[in-house]
Amino acid sequence: MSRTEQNGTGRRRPPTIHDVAREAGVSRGTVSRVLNGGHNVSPSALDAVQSAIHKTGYTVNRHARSLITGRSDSVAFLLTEPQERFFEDPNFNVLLRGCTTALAAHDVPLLLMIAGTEAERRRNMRYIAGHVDGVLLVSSHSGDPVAAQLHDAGVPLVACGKPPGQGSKVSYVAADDLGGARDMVRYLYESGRRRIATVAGPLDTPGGVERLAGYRATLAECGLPYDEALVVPGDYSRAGGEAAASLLLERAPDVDAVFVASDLMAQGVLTALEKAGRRVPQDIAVGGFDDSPAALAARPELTTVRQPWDRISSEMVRVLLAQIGGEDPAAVILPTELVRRDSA
Amino acid sequence: MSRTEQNGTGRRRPPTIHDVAREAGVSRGTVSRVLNGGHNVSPSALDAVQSAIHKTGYTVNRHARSLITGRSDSVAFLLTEPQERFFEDPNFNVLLRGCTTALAAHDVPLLLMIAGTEAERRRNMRYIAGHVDGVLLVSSHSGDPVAAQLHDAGVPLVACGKPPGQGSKVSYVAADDLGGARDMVRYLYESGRRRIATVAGPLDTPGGVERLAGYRATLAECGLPYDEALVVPGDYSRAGGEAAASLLLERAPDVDAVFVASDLMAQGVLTALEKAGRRVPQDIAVGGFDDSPAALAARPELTTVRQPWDRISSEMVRVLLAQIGGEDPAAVILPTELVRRDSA
DNA sequence: TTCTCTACTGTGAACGCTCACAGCGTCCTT
DNA sequence: AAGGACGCTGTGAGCGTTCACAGTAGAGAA
Repeated sequence: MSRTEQNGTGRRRPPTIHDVAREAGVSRGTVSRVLNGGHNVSPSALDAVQSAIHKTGYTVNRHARSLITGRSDSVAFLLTEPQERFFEDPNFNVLLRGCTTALAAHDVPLLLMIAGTEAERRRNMRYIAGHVDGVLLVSSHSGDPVAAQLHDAGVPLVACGKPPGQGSKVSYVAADDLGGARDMVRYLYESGRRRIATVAGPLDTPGGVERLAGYRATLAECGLPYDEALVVPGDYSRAGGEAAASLLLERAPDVDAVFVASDLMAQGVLTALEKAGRRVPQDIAVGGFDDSPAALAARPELTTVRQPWDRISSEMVRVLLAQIGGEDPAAVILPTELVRRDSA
Repeated sequence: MSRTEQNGTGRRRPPTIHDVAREAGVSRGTVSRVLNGGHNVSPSALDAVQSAIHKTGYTVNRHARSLITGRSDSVAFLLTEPQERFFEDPNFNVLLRGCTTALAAHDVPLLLMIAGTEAERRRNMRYIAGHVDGVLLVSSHSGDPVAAQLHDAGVPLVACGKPPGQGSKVSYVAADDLGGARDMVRYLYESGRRRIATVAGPLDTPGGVERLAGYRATLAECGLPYDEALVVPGDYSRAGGEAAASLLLERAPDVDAVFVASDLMAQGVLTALEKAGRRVPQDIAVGGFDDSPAALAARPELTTVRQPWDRISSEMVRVLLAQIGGEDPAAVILPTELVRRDSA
């Protein structure tokens, strides 16, 4: 049985560009041109090819295309987190979902890669070079060499949040952490609070650093002293927030407000405060950061700073695709928004 | 400048199987055999090839391989949810992460696809056939035709949870919803509760149906009457749980326990109970389902039924890969575990 | 008319791999 | 001693595309 007759029984061979060409009465070349923008194709040929594509149910074989173009038309979403943190963090969902759908609109599939361990990191790096056109990088700790490695390998790359110590070489998209922290601290001040503490994020993450800087700067602007006893570092986890708040109450029982660098930690803070018998917001105001679902789950509901996650993801995709298309790296900083609820 | 000399400046051409063959002093065929299991290769040749691979830093070009084998050595994680539900749901994270790492161990990349809208669904279906070796399907509503379509298209497939109305044709991995519900209801009964209500999951999802069935069966086993007033359907969302609990309190103010079909809904139930001035667990015991992070975030912390998400994901991957390898579809049901905390 | 330019079209040669096949020796069987 | 059988090896073909090139026809300019 000849190949072209192989229908009926058995797995039907998917139609190729040849089949379309034959059906349309043109050559492979013309079909290929139609597939790639339709330039230099006569209207009649274009028509014939398009209906032939429709009739045969043709889909390009991306492997064959990639083999010759060297592109894969796919990008990786690379998560490098030693901790389970990002998976506990609801923000992550929104980011991942946003990136996936934004990419889907461009017909670019997303490969999810997780590099928790060193072995996974190596495996992923090996895969990325040559199999993926670009990388959406979600990483944070400054010890993480992955951004530098990717950049050195010449892989188009955009990070979520400013990668520490990368100068202006690598693209990133971030929320205005500093501005958001400033808004929150100013809001606490304007509500009459004068002993404003903070549970900071990890100081090896840009978000942690920037939000702390915003806190400190705003204190100065408001004429409040900077008291080291009021600054407790956290790790973005619920448990970490609870521990930090206990420590804080011990060190400075007179605090009347606390700006917490993430909603998840703020939940922990709320728990500690409840255990200590402090009323929120009457005794102590609590301000979070992120406006994640955790903010609504908290009791009382959290006053927080909204990160524009949907815009962050769509901007990451936009910048990455532009870069794959040859444009220069870019940094995008998106504004945050103060969301008032019940905790402050 | 000849191609092979193209080093130094510019983007270096990645090494091919030819380079490795030359380096090792063997033919392409031998290198290929080493790459694919090393059968029928002499020890000395194997050695030479392996060190040549190491020396050149060679990685197979999967596009070239896929072009000829017809396989892509990748699988899709397909999420078909009209709602944002699964992304609000922390379980989803665990599942996705588990699948990703389990696949990574087999060197199989995971493509994340989300089919919220009909257009997305079509796009994804078109992509899947021919570009992916199998599909991990996370879908739930019985109206969803995607499982049947994929099955008809001959795409290896394993669903998370029993796909409604598919007979035994499609593989799935699920927690023992019925047994879990039974454990919880029996536990409530044995703690002395006699007016046990339930906030069910959506009844067009297998989980919703099974948990309700478990509730009902256990009531019978315990000699308790089945009272329709005590059964309120929910939608797996926090808000839905809150609404359901309000309705329940109105319809049956004398309930002393409620089995809620998800932790997220249980959070909502807790909120409603708090607003109504009922103490948990003194006045009303609340039992959840999932043991998601929400269970720990809830106040009081939820007594719940743990779904073995890590095992679910690893089993899904195992079954899918087996099926891609030619084995028959399989159904796997994994045991749950009762987790006692403060709410019951 | 003739020439050039442009728009369109078809063709061969890759891309890097796997697969089937054929050609070796070497060892075991008869 | 001849005949497999087997382990190992190299070679050619081809997977479905894109790309560069060459060629054709028609329009406009000289």
